[in-house]
Amino acid sequence: MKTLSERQQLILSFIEEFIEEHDYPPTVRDIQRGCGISSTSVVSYNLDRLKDSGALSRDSEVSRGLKLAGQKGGSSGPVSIDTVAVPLLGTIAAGSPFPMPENDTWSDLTGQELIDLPQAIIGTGDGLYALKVRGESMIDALICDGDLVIMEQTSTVRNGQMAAVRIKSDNSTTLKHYYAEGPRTRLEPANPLMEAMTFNSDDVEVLSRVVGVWRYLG
Amino acid sequence: MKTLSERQQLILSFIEEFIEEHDYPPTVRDIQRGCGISSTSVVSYNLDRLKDSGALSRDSEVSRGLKLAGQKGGSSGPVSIDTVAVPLLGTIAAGSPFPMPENDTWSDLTGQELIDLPQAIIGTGDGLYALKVRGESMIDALICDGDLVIMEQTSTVRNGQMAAVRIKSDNSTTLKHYYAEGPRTRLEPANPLMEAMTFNSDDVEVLSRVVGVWRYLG
DNA sequence: ATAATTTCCGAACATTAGTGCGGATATAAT
DNA sequence: ATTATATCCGCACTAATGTTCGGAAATTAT
Repeated sequence: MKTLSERQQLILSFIEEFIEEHDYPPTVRDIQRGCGISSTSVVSYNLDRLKDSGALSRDSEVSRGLKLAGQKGGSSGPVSIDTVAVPLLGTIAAGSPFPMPENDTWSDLTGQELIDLPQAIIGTGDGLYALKVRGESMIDALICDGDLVIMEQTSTVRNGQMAAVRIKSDNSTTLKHYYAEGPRTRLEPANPLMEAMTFNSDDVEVLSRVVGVWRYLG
Repeated sequence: MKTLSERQQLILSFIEEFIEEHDYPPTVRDIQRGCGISSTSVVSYNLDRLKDSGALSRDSEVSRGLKLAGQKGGSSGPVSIDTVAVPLLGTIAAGSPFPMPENDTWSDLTGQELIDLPQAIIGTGDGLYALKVRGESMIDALICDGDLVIMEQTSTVRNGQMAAVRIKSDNSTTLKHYYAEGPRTRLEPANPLMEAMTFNSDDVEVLSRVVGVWRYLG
């Protein structure tokens, strides 16, 4: 592909900024003024070149009939993609009961705080919710104060996946890697330096699967 | 506020669909045809009413000078918001030299793998890049194999922030919370169970700031 | 019913805006 | 140098597009 001339790059970036500001594309003459070009025909000429190079598409004889190639919401550099919103249900702290989405909770999500996550890494977002971690009680799971844990409500996880599990006899809840091994179930901390523990499978209840952890240190 | 007439609602939804399809707003005559209205003046009239009601804004004497009020996002269900793309520069493993963005690297990001992150939690994304963690060498920083570390290239961090720091005398690089204390600099692991260490400030070089950590266990 | 207000109509009008064309300049290839 | 190619320039032309205006029709208020 041919490289874009300096003027063409200037035009391109001007179009981006213009759309950013007005929400509709510029006219040929807008571009002319904005880029200090002497003639509208030069703008038209370069728009055609940009079209040839695939940088934008152009509807003939249509005012402002421009569409940036990488468009779908906004500018170029920082790409804009779809994300899904996940409700932030609450916080987990040591000892506190593990928050779970309830039937009514799901239908009553209006006004809930929502966390946006990229669809590409999260999927559809069905059944997902988020919890904010309070305190250092989950260091063993390599999760610290302030982390955001993304969970999927499910009672079945595959071996090796991390899940929120409740030990019935203890009435405690932790995040561990889950390994069902027949009558016994092994729970393994994410930290490989820590030791695993095994329980009677009856004694272990899977509450949710851990889909991801987001730690923001901005 | 007055309720919108049937025709005004029709016009409004037509504008939405038109933008969805073309990425630029319709002309008065586009609306006229699309909504089966006999005169352009009627369209103009109702656009003014819609403007009065705040449903849209209108730039006078500008073709396609329309902007929907609720615009900046689009559809309903899964909310769509802006995200920024961050280049995935490489991996970090124990002992391996710490990957850093180089001058040429930044300009040559075409074709680089990009990670999308929500703008709301990341900011503009300027100077950000991502590294994939290999191995368990960063357990002390509560970071494990497979984690994605989001970094900002900077040589100055505030006390308490987490950074990639190089110990010159060791020629080693680690992720630690950074505390400059005059001639000495204290480096504190994220894991509060681990002990901090102090060095001569001359011996410590800040390479990048850790902005976030993303762990995906899908 | 009557008046007031809103909405609609059709047609003309005035800008706005995309396109075409001859020729001038620059840039690259031979 | 000389030819080819790509850009640029200014201007004119035409199509696209927003606006205006008198009056009709519909709706609402009194």
